Amino acid sequence: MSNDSFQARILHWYRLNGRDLPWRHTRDPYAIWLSEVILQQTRIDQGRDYWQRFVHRWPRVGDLAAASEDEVLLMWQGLGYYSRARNLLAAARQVVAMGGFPADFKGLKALKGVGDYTAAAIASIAFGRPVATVDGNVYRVLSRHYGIDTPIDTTAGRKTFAALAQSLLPVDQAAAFNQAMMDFGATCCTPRSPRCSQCPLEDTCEALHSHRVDQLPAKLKSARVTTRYFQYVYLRCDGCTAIHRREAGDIWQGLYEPVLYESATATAAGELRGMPHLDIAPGVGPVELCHAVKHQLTHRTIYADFYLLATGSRPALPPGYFWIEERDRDRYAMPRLVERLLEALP
DNA sequence: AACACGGGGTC
DNA sequence: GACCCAGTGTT
Repeated sequence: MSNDSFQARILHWYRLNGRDLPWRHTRDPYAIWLSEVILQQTRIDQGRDYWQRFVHRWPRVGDLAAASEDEVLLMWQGLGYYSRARNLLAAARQVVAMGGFPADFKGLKALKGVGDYTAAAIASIAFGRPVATVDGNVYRVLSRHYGIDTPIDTTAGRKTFAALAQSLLPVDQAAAFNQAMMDFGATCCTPRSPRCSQCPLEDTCEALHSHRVDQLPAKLKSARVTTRYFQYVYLRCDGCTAIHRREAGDIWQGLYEPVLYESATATAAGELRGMPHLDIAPGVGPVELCHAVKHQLTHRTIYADFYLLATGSRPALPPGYFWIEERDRDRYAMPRLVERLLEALP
């Protein structure tokens, strides 16, 4: 049995194995906040370049606050969970209105898109406040090391692990400890195939001793996947095409896409529904099926058919749609699915 | 408490 | 195919 405390061993491990990440070279709360929001439910490898582009394009919070929502969404394109981008802009404007970043947990949590985790991360890393972060890594490390099988997706679980993390936090090394826990969970105490044989906490790990490593952390419910059927019609008329901005209350709010028809059931390839709404004159041109894809999201499967309709004159558009030059398509943030479909365009 | 919200990596 | 990722907001 080691004589060193859990905290001492985690911190020691971190000094030797901590990751060198670009946002760790600054104490600027703006840069740190940006990294934390980008990394919500997002792997570092996926988010790193986005962070670089954001700080380069908008070096200070005031620069971001002056941007438009379309600009921010365009920069966010491809990252997913687009409410983060909209809340990011709203929070930047909150910060400017307040005259700077709040320096404590409570003030930070009042910012749009900043919840318990992100508020604790910024408070500790940028301001040295003694607040423990609890993310997916922390749940995993603590549930295993202390052999706690309370499901993490329950109120009781969240409360238990938050209290435990807080009780372990060395108040004068909050930033290092929080980041150590996350790095340790991400690279040693991994979800599958953890590196237990090289683990500095092996001798005190409850889960290892009771052979429950692969059962922890416990979770109650698995996400259920539902299916949707999309049919996109890409209009082409004299170098222009028609798109619209997706509204609130559904996936991809604020992003743009071509004319969309959705069906509740599967459609046979080439069986385009919804054309009557487009009010196309007979014989204006052949509708060509360009592409059909299955787009898999975490809790959604989308089957999408992509049609090209070239016309000599502009048909009337459904409400909300407008014409743009085809060459200006990349000025509009679009879902990955749509980007993929557009690549199949002749 | 339950659900919605993306996209990509890994085994 | 299942699970997970530096989670948050709404109902």
